[in-house]
Amino acid sequence: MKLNTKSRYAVMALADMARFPDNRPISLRDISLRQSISLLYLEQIFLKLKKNNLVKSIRGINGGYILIKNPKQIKLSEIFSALDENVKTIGCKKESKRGCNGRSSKCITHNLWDELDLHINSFFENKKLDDLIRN
Amino acid sequence: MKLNTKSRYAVMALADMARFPDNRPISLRDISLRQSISLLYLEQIFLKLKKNNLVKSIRGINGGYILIKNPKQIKLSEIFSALDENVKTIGCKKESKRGCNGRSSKCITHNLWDELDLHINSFFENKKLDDLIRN
DNA sequence: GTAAACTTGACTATTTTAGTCGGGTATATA
DNA sequence: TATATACCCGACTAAAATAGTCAAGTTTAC
Repeated sequence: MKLNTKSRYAVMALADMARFPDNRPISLRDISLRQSISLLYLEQIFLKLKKNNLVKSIRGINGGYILIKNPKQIKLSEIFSALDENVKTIGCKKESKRGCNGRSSKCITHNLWDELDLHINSFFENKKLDDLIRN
Repeated sequence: MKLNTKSRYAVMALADMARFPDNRPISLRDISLRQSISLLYLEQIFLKLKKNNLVKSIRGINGGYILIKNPKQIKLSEIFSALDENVKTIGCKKESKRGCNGRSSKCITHNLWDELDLHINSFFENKKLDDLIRN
């Protein structure tokens, strides 16, 4: 079980931004240098963050990205869903309306994974970006 | 984020066994048929479960596997560790004693992932095999 | 006008996953 | 004692996911 790097880097990059309360644009180049994340990869990540209204962009020289919301209000769950990270740990191999694993009924572990999902999602629902930067 | 099939099938197979309180050996063939899991794959899984003392085996005709402990005592965390499933969601890319990501200090998200680990592990520590079969 | 910085889709090497395969060994029962 | 059933075990592999890179832009401050 693990989260992919896109999600982890997204959190890392946004936390980096959150440390600067003035809302001047922050360039990906700076984030890249500070956090040791590939610039090209960050670009990919920020496109998604932008599409999902977590950041806005300023083009041109001295441009960069700005957090749209206050870090106190940004849930980690929002970040993950922006990156299509399925925080669903996984249900069953072939889950349909009828059942699991090609069967006609729910498998014996079905409820377990549902319960785990709730457990993990509530963690990410309650954790805000701001929580990461006060250490 | 997801658990691999080996772990999921292991839980499924052991839960299947736990439904039969008499301790007669249960063949992988039966589990395979009941749970729609490949027999060859189950063999791989059960070798690990055996090495880690979760089940014992009876060879020969009418043989099979028997749960060593009472399902009320078998934590899901034991099952995962038997399969070397790293329930560690992931720390940092390159984590060393000195820091993360090739840096000399811990990264900004380091504590977050540690905390998440604790959260998930406590879920699996508290969940017993027996909990799955009373629905 | 030009350099810094965002925009976008396509591409790719590597790793992981989810198994299969082949060739065993042990033992209950006929 | 033959044999079928079931466990044992390492090696292999196709397919998918991951973790990026690349190329070719566009926008705007200075």
